[in-house]
Amino acid sequence: MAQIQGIKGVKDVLPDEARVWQHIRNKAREIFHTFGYSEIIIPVLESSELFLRSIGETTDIVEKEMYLFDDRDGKKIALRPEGTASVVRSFVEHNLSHSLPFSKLYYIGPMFRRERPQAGRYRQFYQIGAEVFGFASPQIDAEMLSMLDLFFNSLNIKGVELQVNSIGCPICRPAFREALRNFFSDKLSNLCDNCQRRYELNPLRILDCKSPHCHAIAEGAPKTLDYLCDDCLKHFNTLQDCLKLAGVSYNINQRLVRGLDYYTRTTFEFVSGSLGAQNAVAAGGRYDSLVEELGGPPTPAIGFSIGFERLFSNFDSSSVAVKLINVFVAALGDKAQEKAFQIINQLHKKGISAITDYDGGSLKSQMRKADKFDSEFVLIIGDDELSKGVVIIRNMKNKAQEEVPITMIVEKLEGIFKTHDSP
RNA sequence: GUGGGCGUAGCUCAACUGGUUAGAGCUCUGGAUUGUGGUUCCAGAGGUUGGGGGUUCAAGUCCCCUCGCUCACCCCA
Repeated sequence: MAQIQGIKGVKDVLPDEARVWQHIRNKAREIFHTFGYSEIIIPVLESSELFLRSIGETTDIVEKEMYLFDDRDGKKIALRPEGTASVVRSFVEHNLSHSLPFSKLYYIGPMFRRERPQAGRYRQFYQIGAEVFGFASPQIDAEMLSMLDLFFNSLNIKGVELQVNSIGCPICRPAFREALRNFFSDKLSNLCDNCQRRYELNPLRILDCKSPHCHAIAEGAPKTLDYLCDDCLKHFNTLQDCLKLAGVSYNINQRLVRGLDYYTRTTFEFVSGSLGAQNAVAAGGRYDSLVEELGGPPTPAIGFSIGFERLFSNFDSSSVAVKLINVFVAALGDKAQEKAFQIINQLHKKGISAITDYDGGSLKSQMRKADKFDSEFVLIIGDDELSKGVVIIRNMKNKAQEEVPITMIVEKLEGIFKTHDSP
């Protein structure tokens, strides 16, 4: 009972699964690079103030979900709950706007929020995110959505639907907010407790309440798109035109209001039907004033993040090939094991994956282990072979085996794998 | 933070209304030619039934506490 366990909401990703994670990450990198994105590696630790100022002081994330602690010198530190704030901070801190006309950045890494775990939600979870700084045009919005669409298609992810909306800008949103307040003012007592609170704090959020009751009441509520100012409306219409040009299918969801304070205009989510309550695989939006709010020059920006675990659970892992071990060396006896040690050492230097069983054991058991590791070839070295100066090389797929002089074996394998690898 | 469901072997599960030494499949280890794998056959290992307390002649089964997992709410990826 003195067993030490992992922390609640924090998962180990075991090798079989990690291999699939790697595959997905590689695919993301590959596709993002074709769109001109560069990776940015941002810290897991940030000063907690960064998140207060970006995400918003009254959001749940900063109010009750952040992992906070005092550093030894008393500074307030947080484990990052999301990536955008860090990327913006880095963009501003290093004056990236001066070195490039615009920036396309992506990141991959763990985020931390102390919520109660449930399906698709963890306290340490991974996000693949991207941000673009410097473009105000809705074309970049569409390009970004098209990139996500391509990414999901390339992973053969099925059943995700793109929902888009516009929540306006600081010019037109106040009017919409007021319209909502007016609409709900005489229905307040019929709303759930949460929505009554939202009425004061952020009436937009009443729109995406999950209570069927509130949902029904909100049916006749003012629509965000009816309240957009001319510029925001034009932005949204052009976005749709571009999505059509790019062949990206989407639905408008006027109830899609994002929770983070910094969003403006375009918001979007890729939702999956097979994820349970936490159904957003990816989400994001435009945030045209955040860079300036964090001390940078006025810079339009847009970004998204993908919930890695949610993406993973929509992914068919069986399509990822298992990586084989090239060579397993089965050695019988001390002298043979010494030889085995030397051989795999030489193979490693040639880039050929090779392992041996340092515990020895019967040939049968070593063969079984070779099989467990999906080894392509097995080298067998015993007393007979040592006295003849040869090793047996066995092809595990077709069972063909032959004797090769021990001095030639590395060269021989090198030849085999060289021709293997070339197309 | 709130509420529901569930904890039996490494994994997936069984054990009628409480009733003897808690079972099975898969996995694992060994054997079936003294040095040849994945199939098959045989054998073996593996559990203080999450932990603690209580009721009872008797608890995996009932009650309480606790820990953990899980789903949902809040919120969000």
